[in-house]
Amino acid sequence: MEPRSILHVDMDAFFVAVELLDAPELRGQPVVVGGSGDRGVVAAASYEARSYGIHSAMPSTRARRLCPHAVFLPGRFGRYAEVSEQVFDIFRSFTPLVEGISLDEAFLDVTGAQRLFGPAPDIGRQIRERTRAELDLTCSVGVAAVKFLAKLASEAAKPKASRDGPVPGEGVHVVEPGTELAFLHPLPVQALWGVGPATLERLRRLGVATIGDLAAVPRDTLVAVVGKAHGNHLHDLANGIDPRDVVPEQTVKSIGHEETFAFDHHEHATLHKELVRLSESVGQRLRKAEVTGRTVTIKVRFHDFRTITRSVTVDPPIDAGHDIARAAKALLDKVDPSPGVRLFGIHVSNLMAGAPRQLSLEDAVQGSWDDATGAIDDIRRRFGDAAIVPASLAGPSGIRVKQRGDQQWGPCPPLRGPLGPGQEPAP
DNA sequence: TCTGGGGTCCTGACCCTG
DNA sequence: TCTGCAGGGTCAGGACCC
Repeated sequence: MEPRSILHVDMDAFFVAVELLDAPELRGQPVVVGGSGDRGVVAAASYEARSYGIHSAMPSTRARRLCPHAVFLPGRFGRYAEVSEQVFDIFRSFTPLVEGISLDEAFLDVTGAQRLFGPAPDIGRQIRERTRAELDLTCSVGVAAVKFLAKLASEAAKPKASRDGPVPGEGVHVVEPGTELAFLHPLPVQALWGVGPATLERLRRLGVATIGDLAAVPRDTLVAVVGKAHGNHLHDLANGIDPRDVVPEQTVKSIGHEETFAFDHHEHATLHKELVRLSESVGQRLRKAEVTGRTVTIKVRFHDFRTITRSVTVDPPIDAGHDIARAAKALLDKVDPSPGVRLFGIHVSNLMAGAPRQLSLEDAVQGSWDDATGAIDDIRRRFGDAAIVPASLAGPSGIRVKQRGDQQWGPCPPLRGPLGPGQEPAP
């Protein structure tokens, strides 16, 4: 079998780079994109900001302390998605085998594209040249025969932050056949996809620090320490084995929304409003994706960060906001919110495409909800999300159905001090 | 020094059924 | 009818990714 040529393309500080397209006067400055409130986190930082130790997923409050003069921007998910489409169009002009990992990252299988565009490293360079020329954006490219090595190679090709400012990267890094283990084994074990804080701690107890150390651990030992699936997977990766294909079309397995509140909620009444709002938006996305789901899960994170999930499986599968809300409400009613709820989420899983909906007796009495939800979706498409909302959300407060990308990186800055138990934010 | 949001996958406990 | 077992579904939680 012909060896494959996989590219991993990763846009450099993508969200920040898009902001700089629209505000070029910020170039060269420390720029941070993310949630700006007390409970927000950093989504992306310019290499200038990274020189101060700021990195993604860091609490915004800490980022502010590290670099008070940085420019903090709230983030515009829709705009990033728009530019991401243009970036992916460039990727797809080289090969249809493009697997998106996120808005700014993708695997490309260019095995068959080399006849047309030249060797894989050349394709990587062409992609870099085109994203720069057509979109004024830079990216880093890793080239290897398997996915995870291509991913690690793109990391090696990236610019680096230093005390003296950004240091340009190699741009394209190639892991030549036969050099895989020499590239891989000196890297720290946490560089592997699948080694997070918990696994790292377990491996550390085994005396494993590098991927080379990991490769020397017997498979059975690894399985005993981190579990069957994870152990086998890590053992393969440490030895350069990764049979996963580039899969252009991934089927969605669950759809959900969750939200961290600027203030903790202590009462069912206010949480129910959030529940209806989140259910509406999840339903809207299910219908847009033309799927229905059977399992409704609520997620509650308390003041002390203790997190619980409660789920229920319903039949027939559902896609309407009021059905999701009904199932979620039954679950929420069994949870005591009095300690203070900082996050609430609703997810629908067990998805099936276009599964037939069976009307319940209640629905039949009220008329077909399919017709109603379809009409609601139409109205929102034409007049905006605030045009039509469930009765429990209607009123002067103007709460609208949550959209994906709203409050992506934490709640907006609080307008006043924290609330005590029994108090709820006024509308 | 406090920890977002949208996902996927895995594991273990428990229950039901044959 | 009871017991033991295997397998599947459900539920809850954890870990990880970007």
